[in-house]
Amino acid sequence: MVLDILKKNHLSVTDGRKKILELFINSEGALAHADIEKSTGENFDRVTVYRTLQTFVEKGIIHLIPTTDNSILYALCKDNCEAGHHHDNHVHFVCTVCNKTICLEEVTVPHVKLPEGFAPEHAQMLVSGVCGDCK
Amino acid sequence: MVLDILKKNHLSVTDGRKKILELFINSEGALAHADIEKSTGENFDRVTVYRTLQTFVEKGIIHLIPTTDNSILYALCKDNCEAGHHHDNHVHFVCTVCNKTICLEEVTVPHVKLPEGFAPEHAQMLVSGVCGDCK
DNA sequence: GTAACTGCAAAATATTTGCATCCTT
DNA sequence: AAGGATGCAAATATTTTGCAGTTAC
Repeated sequence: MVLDILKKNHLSVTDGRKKILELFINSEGALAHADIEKSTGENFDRVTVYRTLQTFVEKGIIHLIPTTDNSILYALCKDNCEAGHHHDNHVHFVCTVCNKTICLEEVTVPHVKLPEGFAPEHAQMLVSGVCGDCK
Repeated sequence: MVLDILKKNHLSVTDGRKKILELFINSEGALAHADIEKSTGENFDRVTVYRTLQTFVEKGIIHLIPTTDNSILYALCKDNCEAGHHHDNHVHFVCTVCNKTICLEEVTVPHVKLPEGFAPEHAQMLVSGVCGDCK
């Protein structure tokens, strides 16, 4: 699983990459840089985490989720990424109680009609509220 | 105009607040912290900019715009803010050419149907593409 | 006059870069 | 063996905090 993804993207298989990728696969929600640093323990250098995340984003293994605060969130999109081509056209949900952000892969972003002159290419949507677990 | 907004929100009228607020009113697009620091020249302390923006957000004079990179963008919503109550339920547009982000106040965020269990409260939408000026 | 705002200094935090070493292929 | 990845150190950037002085009301 982890190996497949790395190999498919022509990346060397290293402990750090395996561990971080597993973290994404096993995690329900999106992860911030800080989460990853914590979860991998003291095993990896902070810089390695930065570089690994950057690499994964470039390869399309994970994608960034827009947030309203100043945090950067990353999430792996199971279906899309395994297919190798990257299109995260799904809605993201932030729970205001548990504060988790998750990908709603089955909910696609609706189209909107823009004013004259605008040529839309991509749309993202972020819904906040209370998730099923927190109700 | 500027004075009205500040007074309406029970804020002391100071040079910094006036200047920063004017900047938002005269600007078409959203502004990042760095933009504001640049535009106000060397007149204001970096810390004052931070605190002013924070105050404006708390008062609902400006609102944060979600972004996919790590930047934080602020924008003033003319109609809503003058009315005093804050609801930025409009779509935001990022131009991939000029890199400006603007509020499409006339385009409201559509509703989406979420999976069982989710209780949505607020939705934001971010569309990227090419704006009218850049075509 | 008083409360609120600002500027400076400094601390805390976050991110980037260079380089030598180690690991994967 | 060669190229890429890592870890460390350090440079850079960003954000927060405390406090004294200043300004708005």
